[in-house]
Amino acid sequence: MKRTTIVDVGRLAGVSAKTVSRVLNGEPHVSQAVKQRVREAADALDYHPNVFAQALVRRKSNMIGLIYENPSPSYVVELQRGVLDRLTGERYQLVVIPIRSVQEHAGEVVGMLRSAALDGVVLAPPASDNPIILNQLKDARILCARIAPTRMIDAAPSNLIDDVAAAREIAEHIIGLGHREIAIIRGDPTHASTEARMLGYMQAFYKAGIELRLERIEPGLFTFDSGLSAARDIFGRGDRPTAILAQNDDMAVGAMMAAREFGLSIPDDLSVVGFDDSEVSRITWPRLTTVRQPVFEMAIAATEMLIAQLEDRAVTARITHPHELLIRESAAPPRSLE
Amino acid sequence: MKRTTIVDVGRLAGVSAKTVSRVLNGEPHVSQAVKQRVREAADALDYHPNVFAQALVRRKSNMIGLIYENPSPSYVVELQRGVLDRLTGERYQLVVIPIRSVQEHAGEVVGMLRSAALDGVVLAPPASDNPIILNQLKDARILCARIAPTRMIDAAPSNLIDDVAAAREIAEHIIGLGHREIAIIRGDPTHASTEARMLGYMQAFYKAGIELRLERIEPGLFTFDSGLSAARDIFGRGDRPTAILAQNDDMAVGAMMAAREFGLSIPDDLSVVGFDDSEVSRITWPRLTTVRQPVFEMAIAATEMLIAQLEDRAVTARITHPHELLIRESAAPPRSLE
DNA sequence: CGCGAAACTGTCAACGTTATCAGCATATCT
DNA sequence: AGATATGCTGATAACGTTGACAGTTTCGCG
Repeated sequence: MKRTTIVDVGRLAGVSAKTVSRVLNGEPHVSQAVKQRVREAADALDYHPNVFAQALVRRKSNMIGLIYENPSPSYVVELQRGVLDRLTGERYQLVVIPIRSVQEHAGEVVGMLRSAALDGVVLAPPASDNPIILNQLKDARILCARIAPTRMIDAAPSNLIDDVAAAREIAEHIIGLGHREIAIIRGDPTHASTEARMLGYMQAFYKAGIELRLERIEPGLFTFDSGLSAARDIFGRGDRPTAILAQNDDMAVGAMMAAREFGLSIPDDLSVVGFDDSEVSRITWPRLTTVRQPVFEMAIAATEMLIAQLEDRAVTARITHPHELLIRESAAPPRSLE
Repeated sequence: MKRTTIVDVGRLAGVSAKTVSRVLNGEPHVSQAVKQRVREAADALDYHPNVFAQALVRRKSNMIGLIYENPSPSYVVELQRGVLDRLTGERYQLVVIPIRSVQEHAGEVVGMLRSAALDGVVLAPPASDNPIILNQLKDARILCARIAPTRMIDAAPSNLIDDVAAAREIAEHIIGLGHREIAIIRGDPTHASTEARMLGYMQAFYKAGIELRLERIEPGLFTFDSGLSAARDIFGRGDRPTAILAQNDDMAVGAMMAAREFGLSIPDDLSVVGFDDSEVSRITWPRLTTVRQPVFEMAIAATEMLIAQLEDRAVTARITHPHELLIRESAAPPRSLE
């Protein structure tokens, strides 16, 4: 069985292959009558251009990639939803490149991208912050747009939120409620925003004159399970805090689960806050006080930046997206103040 | 700037392009010495084959698609995770095809796939059940493997669970706890498993001699919000049930949220059960009694079936995956029996 | 009416790879 | 020894499309 080619369409319409190509690609210098005939012939033959022949001769694949390392399911879904949303109606395809550990395999990533012949990639954390990947992309001339990088902001188009300010604001909210004994569950140490959020918390503590003790800082990995076990460790020790700042919502929800295991009611015995405003923050009870990070919008904007580069349009180099403190039911004044 | 081609590698190694091709594709009839020289030359030049030229001449793209319609985020994540998991180490790329409404755009789907030049697709519900898509795929000679179809099981390789039995079992569990006043929140009517689960519930009701009243069946869409508003409707009416069977976990969690709005405590005032064992069922409190559907494993198996077809290996035509009733804390005997 | 410019259309050669076939050398069998 | 198979290698022609260029027609304007 032979595929129908552009030559077949041309034969049926009585024109050359080149003319068919011109019509189908919307190039000028084709008469209306010919346009019409070619369109009809293409429809009649149910012609679909061969994207590989196009890619070969145009040296452009029309495929873009999304690189992430699975931190939290809701984050990934939002991310991908944003990219796909911007891509509908465009001629680009999304290829998903799963990376187990960006940290460990940074050197191999660009090789994979080159093999996949992508025109460009949207980099989500932690790849968006990885200097090795950024440099290799530049060398391989693969375009990129970044989501939530914290370093080398001007190395490639970036979509940011002010992680430090957002973290400071939510910490100030907790302090404002009267909490002084506050534990922190950190995110994945390979994500740079972990440090940025840490810094924001510390600024708030410093301003309020609260000492942050080292044993109040618990490591985590941005997953529900890591939040659960971090909180268990916190509660297992004698000196129980009245509030927990978790660096994302999944870990905060894990901490809430641990609180129930220890018979602590939220927010009466313990306040818990998260970060991201991911779906889980809205479906648990009590609903989670958190900071909204507009992941969906950032993904759309990053994809737009990438497309703009691919089509040689002017590119916005940096967008700082607004964050927003969302006060819900998981945080309240500590019992001692009631 | 010119790309390094297979000819360049051949020149450096002192052999023909064809021989380089033979070495790189692991074909026989090449001497060890030549193999060695070619490998070194390819490394030295940092050669990556042009996948489009390969695809053009081989008439194979090495790209497969995943088609879903976004019902529940956790379901989609599991699905995609499964496909990617099976694909690691293979030479296939995953292209994500987002479809707004399979029901409405069934006719356009295959056109999109042909344009994308995919070798095959993994079909998730509701596309896996759509006869238009199935037929057009066959006409276009695009291979496929299906996840959770309910009709035309033998039309293409399928990964199933026994939806009817699973639904019956969870309904029997609720009935066994003593519930008689039971409401149902249905799933998206365009997904065939909605009907299958309905049937399972009804079998259990029939066996127990319980009459199912029409006003106890509430429509839903497999989303948290649809579950929330369905449950609000249920509670808003005078005649309140003691248990709710939701056709997936997201809707069940929505129903739990509505219950709290109405001051109902779970499971004391109301039992709620879901379906799927998605992540949300484990992170809410009380944790959701549900039926585990092994989505991840089904996605892996479907991808395996697709790869087997692509490589002309023997294909398992059908796998029925085990389901499992998971009894957690969201269902208990009704208060009247305590 | 003549002439340059613009509009339209076609020809040919790439793009980078692999399939096909042919050629030669060496090994194996009668 | 001659015939036959087998291992290794290269030349050539596709795969389906578009870029570069050239040729022809039509149009506008003095």
